[in-house]
Amino acid sequence: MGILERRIRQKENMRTNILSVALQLVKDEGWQSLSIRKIADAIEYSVPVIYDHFENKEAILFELSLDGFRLLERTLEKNKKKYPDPTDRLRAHAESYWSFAFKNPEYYQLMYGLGMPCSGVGKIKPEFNCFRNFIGEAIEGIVKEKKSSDDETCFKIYAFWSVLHGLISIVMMRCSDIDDSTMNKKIMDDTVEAFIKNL
Amino acid sequence: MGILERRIRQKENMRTNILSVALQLVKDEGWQSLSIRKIADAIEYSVPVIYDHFENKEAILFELSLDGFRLLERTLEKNKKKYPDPTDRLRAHAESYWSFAFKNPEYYQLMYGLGMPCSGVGKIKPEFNCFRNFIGEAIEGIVKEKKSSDDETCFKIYAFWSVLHGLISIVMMRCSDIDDSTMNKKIMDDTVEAFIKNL
DNA sequence: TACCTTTACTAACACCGTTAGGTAAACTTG
DNA sequence: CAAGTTTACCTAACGGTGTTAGTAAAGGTA
Repeated sequence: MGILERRIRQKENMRTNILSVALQLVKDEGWQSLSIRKIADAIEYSVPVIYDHFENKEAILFELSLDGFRLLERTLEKNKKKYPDPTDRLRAHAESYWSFAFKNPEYYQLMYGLGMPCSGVGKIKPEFNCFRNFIGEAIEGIVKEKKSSDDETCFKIYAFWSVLHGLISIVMMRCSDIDDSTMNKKIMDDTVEAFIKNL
Repeated sequence: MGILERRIRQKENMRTNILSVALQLVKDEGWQSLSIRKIADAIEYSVPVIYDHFENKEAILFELSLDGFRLLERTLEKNKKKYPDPTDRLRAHAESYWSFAFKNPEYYQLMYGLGMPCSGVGKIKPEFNCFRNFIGEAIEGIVKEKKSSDDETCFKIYAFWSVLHGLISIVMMRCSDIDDSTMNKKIMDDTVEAFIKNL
């Protein structure tokens, strides 16, 4: 009785097809111009078919942002295995975060609400805290012999995350408005080093 | 011959009326739901009238974002006069930046492209660099006896700006996704102090 | 008064997200 | 195999968006 399974598989295929087509459209034309009708066109089905697989456009964006978080998590996981020294690990996490953002700007923008509404605000807690947890683990590893208070560690984690996210956001959204060509990855590397030195 | 002047005055009034009505609509309902038709409704004129005063919707958003930058600049200017000590001044700038963001979230979101496309990218250099220049002046005042290189000073400026912008962005966009109630102004205050100590 | 410029309007175009309703094919059951 | 049911898919519409062409009226000028 493989009939039901084939149907489920077909339904699954349609779903992933919609998502991959949507992502491609976004990569080509940006979030602004993504529309249900364009997705329908690209998958060569009529518009209402999409609503058989997703509740609405927001649900598609939400699913794509989850993909983004998962993709980021995979690289951070690799760092965790590759770098036993917490300082090296923290450097690697920062590097991965930065390069994830600029290799996948569509994902980063969707995940952090740059240039478009965040999707799934409030429903996405574990994924959203993923990066914070990875750098938190590394920072705790670095400062553990310094007997810092939990509060101190906590704000160091947020400070680290924030400086990365802030740099990325400014460069990504307003790069052409900054009259300073040194606003690039070197700024981040230097900032990360200064941060580590003062942990 | 006050006729021409009255007309210019009336045209000016209409323009500012459109802008203030648009800002009010945004404060009430958010950027997402702002539309030309709602503006037309609120000023009690038909839609095309708006296009006599602004090229398109983007131009209205651009003008509003300029208002935002000007409002921020005024508070920073006050700090410059009030605090002769550069360290106090830097603290005050950070405080002003944070409180500007959360007292005027609509402006901040528009200025930095949070949750909606930035308007006027590339046309807004001087205004956009305003905050960087204010904190740059203060930081240079603090580190001047330490004979830091220009590069070092420059990346400290961006690091300071980034950590503020990053914190604000995360709290503003994803506050409900952070499972940590300590993510608040105290984090910023502590981070600012740590930053100043290590300048 | 005749003319011209400005002001404002209605109505349309081409999109958008979303959904109601219908048809024809595919499958299930007797 | 025939009848009934479920599924897949479509067309067409609703109400919304930004934008603009064309037009009528009002105001000022000669």
